[in-house]
Amino acid sequence: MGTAERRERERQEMRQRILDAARELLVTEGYERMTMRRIAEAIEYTPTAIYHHFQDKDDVVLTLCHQDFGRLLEALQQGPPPADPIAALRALGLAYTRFALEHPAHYRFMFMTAPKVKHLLTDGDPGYQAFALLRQVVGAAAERGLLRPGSPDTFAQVLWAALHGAVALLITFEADCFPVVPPAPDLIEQVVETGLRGILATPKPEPPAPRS
Amino acid sequence: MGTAERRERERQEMRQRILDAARELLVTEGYERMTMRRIAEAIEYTPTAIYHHFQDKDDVVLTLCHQDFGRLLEALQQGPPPADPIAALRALGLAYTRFALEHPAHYRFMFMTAPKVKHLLTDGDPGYQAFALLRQVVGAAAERGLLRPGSPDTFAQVLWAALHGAVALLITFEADCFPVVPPAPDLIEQVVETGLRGILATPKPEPPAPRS
DNA sequence: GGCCAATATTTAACGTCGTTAACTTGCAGA
DNA sequence: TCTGCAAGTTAACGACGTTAAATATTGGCC
Repeated sequence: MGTAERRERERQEMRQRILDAARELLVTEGYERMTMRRIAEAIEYTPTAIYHHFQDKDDVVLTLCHQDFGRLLEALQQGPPPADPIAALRALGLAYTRFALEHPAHYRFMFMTAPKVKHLLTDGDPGYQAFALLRQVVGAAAERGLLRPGSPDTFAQVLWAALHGAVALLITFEADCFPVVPPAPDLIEQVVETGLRGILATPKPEPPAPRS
Repeated sequence: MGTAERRERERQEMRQRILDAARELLVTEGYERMTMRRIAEAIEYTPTAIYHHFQDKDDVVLTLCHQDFGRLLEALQQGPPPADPIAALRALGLAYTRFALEHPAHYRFMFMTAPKVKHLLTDGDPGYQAFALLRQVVGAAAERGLLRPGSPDTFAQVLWAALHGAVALLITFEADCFPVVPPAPDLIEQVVETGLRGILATPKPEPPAPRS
């Protein structure tokens, strides 16, 4: 009776073996050199075997990214409830950029290459959920009158764009290829601070009108 | 006598014919589908002929990008001298993003793919010059005490990161692939304004100490 | 135990790509 | 006229993602 379950389990193990080999190659060599043939060689199978578990190469990479981004998202979501929304935004930005710089190939595939698959759109997508989280924290800050007038959705997108720009440049250009004036962590911090400063209400101590 | 010159001229014409065919393919089909074989077909030559004029595919694309970015840079540099540095920064940002969105494939190759060739580093590179221009205008703003304390070089890089992030996201994701809350031009404008706001001195009307 | 069907895996191949070596052709200079 | 270089072509290599067809493996059923 348990045979069907065992078969399914073995199938999942095979899937995971493929994903692990793919991750290793993706992380160490990048997307282009992560080859179906080399994945197969690593797990001692034939390239075509992979196609019985994944539709194509991008399906492999996308599954991988979802798995690994999912871990980031869990870490973000089970953080402390945002007592201070501004501090929460800062922490969110730093966690996001940190993950991106630690997983450049993942990040590149998810956010820097034209998506053949329309990810990001569905609610289950970790990228979508991460942005939803950002939007939510920005909304909380707005509700407390901490932000200048404007749409929280737009603010969230502006913040995301700034973070993305910084990590994208750092991922794309080697340190010796462009004069990154401050070292990477300082640049990131400056981007976060500048983005927040651009969003915050003017530091006048009297908030205009507490709503509701 | 003039034969050497004629040969050289014909050589340059051939080079330009290759570049034009390559540009057409790059713009309409993207980097991946811009193929040496298809370039050759377009100009009615054999693929190998191209290698007598360019080292490899990336040499073709890089030359193309330098040509076309060069035009942007000329436009930027011969703009009016920056009476108001802040207005100049705004104009610079809008021109940069406009060019990027009008030449997505160029932009992607120059700033979103790992450079096998170490461009950006040399002074002659248009990308480098564009950044130098940005840095210069930021420096002018700083000298007039318009900015909050901090390194102008860092500010320039923060601004660049924000602009880059916005256009990179817009280039990567189709409009229907992610909920871009404001339409693209408004998002760009918000990014520029937010970046400036994050850089400016607090809007108190009395500047602390006019220097010199 | 022995057949059947489904599932897992491999073999072989297709068409594409960037690139290179070796060959042919045409033409300027001595 | 001969020589030599440069432009261009032919043919091929090795790699890639992917597919169709053949083969091995395995569990369910009589």
